[in-house]
Amino acid sequence: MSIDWAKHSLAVNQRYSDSLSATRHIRHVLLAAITAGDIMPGTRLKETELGKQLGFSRTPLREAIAALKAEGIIETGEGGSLQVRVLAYQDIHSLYEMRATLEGMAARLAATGASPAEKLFINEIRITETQLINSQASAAALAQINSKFHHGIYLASHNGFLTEALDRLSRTMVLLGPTAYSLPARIQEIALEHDSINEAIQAGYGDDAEAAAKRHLRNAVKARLQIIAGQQRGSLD
Amino acid sequence: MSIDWAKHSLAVNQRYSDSLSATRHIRHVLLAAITAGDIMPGTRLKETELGKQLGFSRTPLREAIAALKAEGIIETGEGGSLQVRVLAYQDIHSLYEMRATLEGMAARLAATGASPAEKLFINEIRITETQLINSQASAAALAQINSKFHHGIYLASHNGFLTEALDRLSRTMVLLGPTAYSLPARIQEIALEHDSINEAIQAGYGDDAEAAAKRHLRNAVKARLQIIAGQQRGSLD
DNA sequence: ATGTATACAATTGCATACAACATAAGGCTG
DNA sequence: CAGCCTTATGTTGTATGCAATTGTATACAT
Repeated sequence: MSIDWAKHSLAVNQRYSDSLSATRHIRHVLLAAITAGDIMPGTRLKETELGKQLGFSRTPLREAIAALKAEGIIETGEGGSLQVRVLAYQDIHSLYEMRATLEGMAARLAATGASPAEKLFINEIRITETQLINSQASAAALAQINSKFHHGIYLASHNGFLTEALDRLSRTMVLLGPTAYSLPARIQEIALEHDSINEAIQAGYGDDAEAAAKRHLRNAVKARLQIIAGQQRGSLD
Repeated sequence: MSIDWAKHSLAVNQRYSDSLSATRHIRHVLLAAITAGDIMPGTRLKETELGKQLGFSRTPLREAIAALKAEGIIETGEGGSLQVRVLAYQDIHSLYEMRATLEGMAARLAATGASPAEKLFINEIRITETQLINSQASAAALAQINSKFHHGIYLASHNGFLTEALDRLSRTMVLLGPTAYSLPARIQEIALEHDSINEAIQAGYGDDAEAAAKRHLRNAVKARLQIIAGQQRGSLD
């Protein structure tokens, strides 16, 4: 059973209009495949096999893998074999703890330092999200607009390192599996929590924005644990 | 004029007893050279030249560079040429803003969650630091014990992602040049600030530890600006 | 029957070779 | 003499091939 690489490859080429080096192309395709759940954590990756399937030689493939290893998405198991990183249970808490702090920081900075245009932009994303929820949009569509909302706040913080760190955390989070939008009950809660964050940012209340963002993340980890409990199967070990 | 790669190479081999793959070895050597100031930000790196000097082929070299690019230490200039990342003035503030938040978080977690052994360990580092300062140790030695103190707190946070993020920030900070230990007046201040952080951690006061760490970083950025002002020369552009 | 040792297969790590591209210099033309 | 085009050189990107290490299977001994 093989993976539909062409789909991810096409998606990447659409975004970047074919103008990526093989190394960067492969990096994005691998990330897309992992995000889509086509490659699960723990899956062993064989360079020769991947190279043949993707249509590239091992050299750019290895460079892409080197970058993903530096990001903690791929790890070398015992004996140097490659595999998608498997997060431990404790890692979930650590990840959300980090995100709570950084999202809180971003929300505070956005509230106190974002330009009027940026605040309007964030507000519009929030409005679009409400419309999507009311029109019963798909979980994928909701996850995408959610991503836009958060990313808009990152950028409005005017701190490149913060934005990068949060993006990196988001990429790591795909290793946890499906998003919280698979829980219908959570969708309405998310909308409310986004509202409090947005309102605090629009009003320029840094303390409130930080607190709202932290509350949002605390609830998110609760929802995540619920999803994981539902997925619970016997370990293969 | 060439760089003394043998020195850095030896230091790396000492730490890891020769058992590193070429890729990882090169990565550490390059980081050491940048940290030592042997390669300044903006320096163009040529693969063939570096490979010949280090005694490795371009393949592992490129993999090491791919990892450093993913970390933001090396960037590709126009035309695909490689160079050590040059930080903008605004980046300094962003970097310290991030560190203040993350160090504050680490100090809080260390105060509330570190084991007794970890707290003792941190305290001992603090004592050693005092002795070094009193014995007029070199700036390099002080920078090293300072690094140990902070790193001890990172680890005591019991959050791997936080530790990693702070380590990454530290690696990025070497792009800013010499440490604050080149300012004699700052050394005593650092000792006092470390003391307040340490005391709050030992006492288990999370709020105090976070506040002390943030104060420490606010003062650090002030010192950093002073150093940069002292280095101010005519621009080369 | 189980544990161990040895041989073989497969995969990763590294080096070399080639191709494509950007850059800079030099000559030619207006 | 200036500007542009051409060419030559150097650097990055990619492919292939080889060596070394690791995992695995089979056979043998206890």
